[in-house]
Amino acid sequence: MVKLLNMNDLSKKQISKCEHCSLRHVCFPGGLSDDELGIFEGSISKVIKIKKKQKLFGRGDKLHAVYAIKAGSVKSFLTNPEDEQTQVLGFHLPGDLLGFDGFANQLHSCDVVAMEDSQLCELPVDNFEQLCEILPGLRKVMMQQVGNEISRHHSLVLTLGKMQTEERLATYLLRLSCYYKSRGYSCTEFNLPMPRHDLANFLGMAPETLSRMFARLEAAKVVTILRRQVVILDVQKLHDLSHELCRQPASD
Amino acid sequence: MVKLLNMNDLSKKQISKCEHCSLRHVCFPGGLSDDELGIFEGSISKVIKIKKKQKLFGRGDKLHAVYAIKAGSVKSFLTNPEDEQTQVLGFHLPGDLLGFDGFANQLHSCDVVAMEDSQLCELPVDNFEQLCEILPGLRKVMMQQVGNEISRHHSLVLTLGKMQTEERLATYLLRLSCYYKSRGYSCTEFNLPMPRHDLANFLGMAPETLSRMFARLEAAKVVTILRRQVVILDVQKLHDLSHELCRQPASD
DNA sequence: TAGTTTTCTTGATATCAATCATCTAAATGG
DNA sequence: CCATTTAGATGATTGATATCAAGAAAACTA
Repeated sequence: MVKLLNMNDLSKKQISKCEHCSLRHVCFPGGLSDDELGIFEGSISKVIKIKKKQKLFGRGDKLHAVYAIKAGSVKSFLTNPEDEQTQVLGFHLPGDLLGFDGFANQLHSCDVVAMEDSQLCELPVDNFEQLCEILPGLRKVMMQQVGNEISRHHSLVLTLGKMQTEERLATYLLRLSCYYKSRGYSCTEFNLPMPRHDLANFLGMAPETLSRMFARLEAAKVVTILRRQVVILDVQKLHDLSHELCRQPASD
Repeated sequence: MVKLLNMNDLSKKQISKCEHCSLRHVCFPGGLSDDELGIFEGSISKVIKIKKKQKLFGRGDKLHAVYAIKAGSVKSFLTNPEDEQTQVLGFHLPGDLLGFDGFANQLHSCDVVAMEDSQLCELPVDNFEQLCEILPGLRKVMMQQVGNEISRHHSLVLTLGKMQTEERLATYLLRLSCYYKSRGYSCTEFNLPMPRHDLANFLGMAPETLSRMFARLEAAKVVTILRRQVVILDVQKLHDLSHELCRQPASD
């Protein structure tokens, strides 16, 4: 069973240079030239570590940095103070960028907490704005970030607005599969980074319903699932169940 | 009954200077200094007009410009070629910016068509990128655009993922109300810019259900609705029905 | 290790919204 | 102007998913 890179897998000595980071091609540096990267690196203030369940930032906090996930996993969510209800907005894995939600008015609009012990690269916004002025590549990355954010948005609207529960789950499993493939891991065997409760919340269904949908996918021999361990048995069937637009079936 | 600004309300002669545009504070120019605005204006290639039901751009089209809506209204949507099903992604009104969906890979990822005869300011992307290099204010606007896009995203996830149909409608009516208020129109009497079919699609429900929810809101004396004409009778009640986070009740 | 808590699964029932069907009113086109 | 089409409303029924309830397995904890 393939496991996600986590803190314990990293060597003890701090690796902060982007050029040695395995995620450099999916993170900010991916869009930068070598010269630009040199300047960029100097502005990452530090690699920070947060423990499981620890908060990275909360709704209303002043925006002071953007983050790139180096190892581990975090979730973002909204909480309604009135009724304690929460809505999970997304799960974020190594290579993902965080903190742009604060760009509208300099205040974060959601909470972010670690789902496991994690490491993040912190880039103070002041540095960031200066860097955008001098690094054309970084501006390009930001533009792409805008575009990707909108595409994800579209995808999610489709998922929540049109799809039935089974389709939503199938779609999400394929999305995770694609993520792992893009990071060099197996796209047919992987672990869910989140508990059922959070995944059900994110997918807009009751945990009981999620459980039933997993059972249904198993009965149809599409996947096997044991706790958080997922094995995709039939990618094509999974793709048929998910009617998402514009996503090619994953292959190992 | 207050009506939205539409093509016929505009004087016949072309008004292309941003400084004379009533939307300058909500559009790109809002974040620019006077000097910057001068440079910016020179790069808007033209004001284009599109007829009702005419397409502005389609999924897969090469990104060649971003747009600001000057008058009228448009909708964006995804269409599944397999089953002809569509998902409305959003409705866009004067002051809104369009076209950022193509920033990820230089191809538009959705279709945009006019819901009525409309006018848009077109800003070619080549110019745009150059402008971002020399205008700090434009970069700031872009950052805010990123932030706003994410906030809207969060709001929609909440709407589609957690809310019941009545809540969704109440939430959308409040959002429209806020929009009209921000543009200087009445926030208690306005027209829906879209037919029931499209609104139901956007809100993730059947048109029949939308109809019933309108009827329910009328029965509760929260609004009156005749065709597309909406009058909000009780903002507080509407706000109570909508459990959306962080949106204060509109007041006239 | 045993006890406790948490997470997950499964079954029975209730509820909300989709669908199907019909009808009315408004817009459109000759 | 009337004929036709389109948009919207309303009722009856079905179906999908939430909720309620209980139990099993795993993960903590003392």
